[in-house]
Amino acid sequence: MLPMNLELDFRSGIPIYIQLVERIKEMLAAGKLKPGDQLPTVRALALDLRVNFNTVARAYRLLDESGVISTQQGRGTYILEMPPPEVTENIRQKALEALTQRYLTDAARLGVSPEDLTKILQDQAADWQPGIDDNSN
Amino acid sequence: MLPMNLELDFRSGIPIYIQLVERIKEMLAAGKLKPGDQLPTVRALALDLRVNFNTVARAYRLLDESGVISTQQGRGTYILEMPPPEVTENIRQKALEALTQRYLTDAARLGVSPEDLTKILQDQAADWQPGIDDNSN
DNA sequence: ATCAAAATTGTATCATTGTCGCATTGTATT
DNA sequence: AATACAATGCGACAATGATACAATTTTGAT
Repeated sequence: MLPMNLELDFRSGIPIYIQLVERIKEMLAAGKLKPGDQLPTVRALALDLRVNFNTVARAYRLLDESGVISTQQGRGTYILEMPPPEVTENIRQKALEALTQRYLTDAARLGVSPEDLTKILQDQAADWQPGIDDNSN
Repeated sequence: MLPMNLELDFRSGIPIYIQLVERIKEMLAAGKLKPGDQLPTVRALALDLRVNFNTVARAYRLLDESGVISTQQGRGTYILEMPPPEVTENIRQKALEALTQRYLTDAARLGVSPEDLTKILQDQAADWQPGIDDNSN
């Protein structure tokens, strides 16, 4: 089962199940999830995220209804083989927007203004290489 | 749930919700409340104090806005973790770097170069306001 | 290989918790 | 007295949690 490095913001006021839907769509658009992949069970993911499994189930149901995943009682939930083609690019755009949105709000919580943030990004983007995901803290 | 030995003065002319904010801040300063502690539910505390639960909710909302507690619909309200000021700045820097790092790599996975990304950020930062995490899809 | 019991998975229903909009009350200002 | 405004109460609502249930797979005995 996939580890699902997912992070939630319990203070944002955005419902957990909405956050879950967004994150999973992002991961799909980003290729972190591929068609056929099995998602964690509602209970496993809920345990991992310290959330009630009904909340995860709700997110899965929404994703199922939008045709992104397939949830099957007694079996599990899987990424669909045909992530709606016309949707894919749409998802990519939205994912990118969401990514930026999250970046802005997270930074805002750290007390950084959008203006300063663009500078910071420029600096850090200058010496950036595809491989360096250090996270050494 | 904590017993919250709280006493209110209904004749003082000071609004209940203000008194509540003060008492809770005091208890926190006095160590009677610790980070992570769950406060009584708005209804439980309201019942205990013979007050309407909206009044308690109002006090909780103020405390939430000042970053003292975190209220989460459907879950409860909790005292926030508050790292000492010295470490805060250091943590802040590291968090900011990590944030930017994640932004860059995630975007790269979406096929966006650092250069394009800075443009995107600038655009989206232009019309950005603290509250708007729309999620309208 | 078969079949039934147990375990695992998602589903459904209801309780609990905080939020929101508006009504009511009380107090001060004119 | 009339009006305005802040504080509080009321009722409906959305998000999350708890519990029981149904569908499917897995396991184990025969």
